[in-house]
Amino acid sequence: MTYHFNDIEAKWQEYWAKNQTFKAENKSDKPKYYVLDMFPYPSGAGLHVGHPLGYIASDIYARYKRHKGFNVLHPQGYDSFGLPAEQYAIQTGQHPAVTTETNIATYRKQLDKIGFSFDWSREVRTSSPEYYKWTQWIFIQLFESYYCNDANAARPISELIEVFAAEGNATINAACDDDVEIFSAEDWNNFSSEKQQDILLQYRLTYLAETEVNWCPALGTVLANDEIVNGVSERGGHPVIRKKMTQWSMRISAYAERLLQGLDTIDWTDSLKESQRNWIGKSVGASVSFNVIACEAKQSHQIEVFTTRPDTIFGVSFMTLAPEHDLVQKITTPEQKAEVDAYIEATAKRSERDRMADVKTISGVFTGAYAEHPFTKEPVPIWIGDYVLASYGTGAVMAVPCGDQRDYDFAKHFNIDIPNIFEGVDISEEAFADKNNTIIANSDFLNGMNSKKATKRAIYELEQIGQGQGKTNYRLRDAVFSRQRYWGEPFPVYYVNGKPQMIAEEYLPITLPEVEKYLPTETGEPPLGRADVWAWDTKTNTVCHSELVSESDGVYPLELNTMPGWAGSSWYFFRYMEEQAKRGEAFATEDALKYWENVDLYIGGSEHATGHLLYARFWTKFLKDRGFVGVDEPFKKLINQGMILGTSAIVYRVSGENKYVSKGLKADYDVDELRIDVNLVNASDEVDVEGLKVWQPQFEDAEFILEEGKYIVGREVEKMSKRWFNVVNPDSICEQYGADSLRLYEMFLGPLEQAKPWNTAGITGVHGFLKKLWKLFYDNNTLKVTETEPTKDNLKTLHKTIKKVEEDIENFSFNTSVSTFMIAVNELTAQKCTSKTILEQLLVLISPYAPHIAEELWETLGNNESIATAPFPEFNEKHLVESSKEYPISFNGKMRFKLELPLDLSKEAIEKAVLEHEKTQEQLQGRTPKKVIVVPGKIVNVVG
RNA sequence: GCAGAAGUGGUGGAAUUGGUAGACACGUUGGACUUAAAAUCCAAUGACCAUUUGGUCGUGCGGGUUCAAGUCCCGCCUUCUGUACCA
Repeated sequence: MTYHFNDIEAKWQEYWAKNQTFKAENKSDKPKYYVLDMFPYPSGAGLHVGHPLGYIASDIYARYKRHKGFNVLHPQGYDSFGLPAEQYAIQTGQHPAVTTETNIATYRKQLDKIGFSFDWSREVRTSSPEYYKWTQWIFIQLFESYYCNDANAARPISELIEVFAAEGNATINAACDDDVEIFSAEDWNNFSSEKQQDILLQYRLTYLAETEVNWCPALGTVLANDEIVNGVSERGGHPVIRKKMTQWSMRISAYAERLLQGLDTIDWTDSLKESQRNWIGKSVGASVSFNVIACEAKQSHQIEVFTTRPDTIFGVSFMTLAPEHDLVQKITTPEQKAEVDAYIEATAKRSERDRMADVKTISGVFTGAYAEHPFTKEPVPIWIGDYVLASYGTGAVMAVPCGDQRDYDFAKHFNIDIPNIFEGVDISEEAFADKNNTIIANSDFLNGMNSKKATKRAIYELEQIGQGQGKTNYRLRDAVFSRQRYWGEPFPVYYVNGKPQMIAEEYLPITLPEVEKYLPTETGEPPLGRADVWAWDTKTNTVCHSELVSESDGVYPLELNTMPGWAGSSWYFFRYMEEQAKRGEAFATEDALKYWENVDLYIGGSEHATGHLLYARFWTKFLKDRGFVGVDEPFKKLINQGMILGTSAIVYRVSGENKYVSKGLKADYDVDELRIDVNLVNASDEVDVEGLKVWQPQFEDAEFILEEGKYIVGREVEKMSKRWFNVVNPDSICEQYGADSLRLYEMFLGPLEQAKPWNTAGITGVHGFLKKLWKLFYDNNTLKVTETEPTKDNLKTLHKTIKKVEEDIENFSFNTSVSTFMIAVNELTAQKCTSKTILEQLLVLISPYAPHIAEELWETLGNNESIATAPFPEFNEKHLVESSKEYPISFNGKMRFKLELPLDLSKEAIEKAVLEHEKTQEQLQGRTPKKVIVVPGKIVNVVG
């Protein structure tokens, strides 16, 4: 029997599918363990060898946990709404559902070939109506909730309405918009229904609001920041402007503090937690209001600012507003109006990213207005400048040039005063921002204090005069939840008099309507504006023809936006907990949620640090608040896998000629570098020239200048991508070497978290290992395993391996266990081990990594049940006990020779044995050692 | 600028608490088997010198602690990743 991996792998993949070997049970006596991979988007390009890296790691862990006696949930599914399918639909007219279906089929086929132990009975797809019904349901729950700061949790909006009706909103401590007006119970009860709805919208956890977005008029859509380059759209180069649009938003900012605190309770990498902390961006300081000095007939205004340095308030010499600030129009003097308007127009043309990237250019305009310093009552000039961002804090700053470099630069540029309020500090060259070594001066009641004390006192004094208070600010902004796209979840929302209404739960899901084109309408509405059947009939509670919209008939327009990509991925991990049969009842039943709790191990890329991973935590906390789930955090432990990079192959074309020179000869020519398909190059960097000639027409008639009869390519490590022709496909690897080889090799490449280049050449090493493993069992065609008693050496090798592999898996150090297996097989081969006891246990150790070969040989040994749940071998220390040790003997720290000594020897006896040894005398050459360090069981070091 | 991670042979990488640096592979070289190739097996393989036994240098760079440093401390350099006028 030879190792026919293709047959073996196909056989076991079929067996697992047929016997549902990896189906998780929702009722079990075993402890539970939930292993999850980050949700894949099924792209048309399919998988390359980089994608399965994390899946292999999580699969090894899941299989290991089954051997350890756990009931393991290891599901997989598809984040199947998304842009690429829609872009493709726009170009070809094909329905995104069709291309998505095809892509999923390809994806599944590729995944199946690698032998993952997924429980496919629990698959989910975000784009299927039975799934997005519950995404819509969660959206409604968010709409029906507000965030109570006293309870520090989300509460039903009905509770808020009760309070409004009984005592107004003055006593309410809730997360809400900044501009909520104060009203009494009487006011509330007299408000019109529309007015009440508007007010509630200012408290709801998902709300409609005017938001600044990047609008591209030519494309008729909102663009994300990364779709804009140098102020124009990435596609087509059309101008982009900043525009206010009414959009659904998620009040994630209400959860800022809990999202921050929760990080301390979860086992994630420091870098990831740090990313989230930065993103949340907590800063503690004060809010201060400055009165604008009323000039002429103008009414009085106040400017609210946030500052982390209230201790420097006497250093204020001007104020700066963001150009978009509401007050700008109101306070600008007639003389300055033209200049201010021109400046605002110029900044509106630049995207926020552009403004942020360009830090060096200082620009701004004086508004002509002045504010009054709260303590000195001195006039403070008010400027506008684009270094102040409208989206952070209040969009206005009190500028303290002596203590902040940006304010300093601005003041220098426009010749504004820079008063010094720090004792003994020179500010002639730059601002002094060191908070910890500051003594405040020239500051009235703050003189002589350090920063901490002065901050406290300043806040106290501001409170006394009613012009400020201590405040904590977060950088985290509410998340825009509307997309002007077709291929996403429709909102379960219709509009009566422009006010959003939720569709009742029993009529969900609201399914995506058909459209004849996937583009925005001529009037700039999102693609759903093209749907003929897209209105809500409140009498029949059905979606009906859009032409029927009529208030008197109770037929209303439906929302035209769809939800963003992160909607479906923010709760999918809960859906997997529920078995297919019960998924109609709820997003997951209470029993299922109670049993599985949350994800024990989550593996995926770090690119989701501030997107998916933050939103999923937000929704989980919300669902917990409202009693729908029992856990506060979705992912207990998270590991980021590193990227697998491609090794591009480069050929050298002689400039201006159709002639290519081999790498070793390129120095003699003036050459251009061109990348060619890596699949045309062998392990020794030699090109298959004939293959190259048919690959692309430009090579067909080309002349190749060889070295020693070969064309050698150059190599470059870069991202695996179609445009570099360096993509390696897992299917071809499986065909050539088998899935077990692929799995082992991906792990063998290096530490999981680290980025590393792929080089197919090295796979022969692990493939050879599998063949050697096979040969431990088979001698040509005869099974050579016997019932013989294991030898001492056999047991030593086995138990050493058990110990190491178990430690490695627990530490996610999968690369080192592959080496350990190689060592074990090499040793057992050398020992001519045929003992069934030993080899059987070895198979269980290897089976998480190379499950197909393990199953096959396990069956060969007479087992009728799958190896998947065979107990993991028990490590026994006694097999590793040694009686002697080969001591390294060093002289002044350098190892010179080795000496075998019994382990029970005393320190003195070891020292004596070493010093008596002839080689020691040789080393010392007559000198007397000053000192001899003996570490029993480890090392001897002779000093002198 | 800030934050995080990492720098070890020709290559991927080991060295878990300071204790034999380079495990395990790839590649390369030589050999066995073969008409030949593939496959397989054996040997060598950090650099330099001597080539017999050995010696010197070596974990990004410069210092330090220690009997002993890839590992700990101080100061730099480089690369990657994230983030960026956050008041």
